[in-house]
Amino acid sequence: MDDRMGPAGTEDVDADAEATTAGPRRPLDQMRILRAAVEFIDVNGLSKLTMRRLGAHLGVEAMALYRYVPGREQLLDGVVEMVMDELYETTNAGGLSTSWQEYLQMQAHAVRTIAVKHPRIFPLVATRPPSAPWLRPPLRSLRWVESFLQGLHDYGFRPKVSVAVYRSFATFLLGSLLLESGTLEDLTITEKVNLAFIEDDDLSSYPMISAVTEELKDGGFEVEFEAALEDLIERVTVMRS
Amino acid sequence: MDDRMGPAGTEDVDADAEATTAGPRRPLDQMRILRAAVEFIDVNGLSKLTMRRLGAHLGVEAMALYRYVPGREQLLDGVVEMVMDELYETTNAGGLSTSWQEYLQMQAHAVRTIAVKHPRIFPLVATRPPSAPWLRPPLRSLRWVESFLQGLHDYGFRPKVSVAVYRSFATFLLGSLLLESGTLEDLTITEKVNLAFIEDDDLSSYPMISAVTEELKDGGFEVEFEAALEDLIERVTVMRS
DNA sequence: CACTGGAGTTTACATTGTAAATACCCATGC
DNA sequence: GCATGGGTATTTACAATGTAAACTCCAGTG
Repeated sequence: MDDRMGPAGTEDVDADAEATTAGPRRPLDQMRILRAAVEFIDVNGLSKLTMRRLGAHLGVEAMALYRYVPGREQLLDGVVEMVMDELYETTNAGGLSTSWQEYLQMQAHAVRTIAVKHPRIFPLVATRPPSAPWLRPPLRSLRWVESFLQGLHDYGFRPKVSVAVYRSFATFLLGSLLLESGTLEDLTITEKVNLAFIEDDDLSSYPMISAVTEELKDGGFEVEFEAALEDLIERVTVMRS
Repeated sequence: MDDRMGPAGTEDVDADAEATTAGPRRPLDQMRILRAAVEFIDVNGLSKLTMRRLGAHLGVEAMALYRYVPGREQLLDGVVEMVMDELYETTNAGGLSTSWQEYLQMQAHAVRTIAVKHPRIFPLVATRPPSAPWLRPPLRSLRWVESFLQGLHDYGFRPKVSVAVYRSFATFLLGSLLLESGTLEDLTITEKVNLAFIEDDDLSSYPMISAVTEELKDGGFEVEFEAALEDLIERVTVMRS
């Protein structure tokens, strides 16, 4: 991926059609590997992803992957980048906005879509060490940041304000979506119960919590997200002054 | 940690004085192990923490740890809990507040203090699967949540509002602090450079970014944190209505 | 045909988490 | 004194992992 590629490579047509039961043995390539990794984590969770298993998933021995990927850590970086590129596509597909408010809304929803679609991957997106110190998670793509800043510029934001907005925006998305994806993941699996060590959730000794258990349980993430987003936009309005 | 303990146990005096070069061989216990783990991660990073190395750090073989801790995963849960207990102490030490605004400020700053003190651990705090679905990171302690809700109650918040505030508060802290701690970690080490794969940060093709590199670099986390906090409080004011 | 270079495999090894068996030690029975 | 026993730490062992190095296989070129 040194040579950045749009949707053009050795395989434009026939996208996403490799099954676990190997097809006619198309030769490996980086994209195939990354896509397989994304899919694998989505299904089995990050902790189950090993080079050997990913290899098997692609009908190949583990070591074959190393010709296309420097190592596991970098593979994970690639996964993050891959997922965020999904975002980039979503975003640009969404038609033009008529106001900066709409623009921010669209961007926020696009990121949330990703987070909801890949709850097992999103924590990775959020915690991987940033490749540049000012590339704040979850917005890790230079291309994305560039286009975002451009967008703000087009709506008349001055550079300094744009940066501030970018920061608030990133913080907001990170907080909301990391929480939501964490919960989503939970619902899916429940891999290994950690109770009984350190934490015996005996609510009886926590009266305030018991009193509102119902409200606490209820996800309501979407509502909360929208509310916080509205609020952020409000805040940006002030920044613009 | 089933029997929760304040500062009282086999060792009240002489706190934190175990060096790598074993002392007179005090017998192991869970607290010692957890504290050692926290310290170890602070210094060497999570990825370097192995049972063997932690053992060595305590002057003991790896397997000795298993008498006090079920396994590595649970050890990490314990680390999180340990760090968050630090928060609990900080918070209660801080004297009483005279308004709910002050109260929220104090809590927020307490959490931030932790995040800044343990940047390598905070991502763990943020991403570990929650032991209860409504225990939102980074506020993972039942005790803490209970006391927080109690606090709000004392300032006249109605239950439903308290829950909403708790959520917004958690989201805000998670976003801000995860970003900040991520950056802090970066400055400390730089363990393994991931450049040259997927990401050759050649700014020349990103004009908007280049134009504001300076502003982007500059941390300014504290300022941003305070601003966002003010804003949250503003928002809570509205919620209270 | 021999040959060369790339794609995938085999083999190998150090490191990890952890189970099971063992050795150690100190306090109590006589 | 010595046996004994219960808890604490060590030893040994093993399967799983990431990855280096050598190897096999084969298509395409001279």
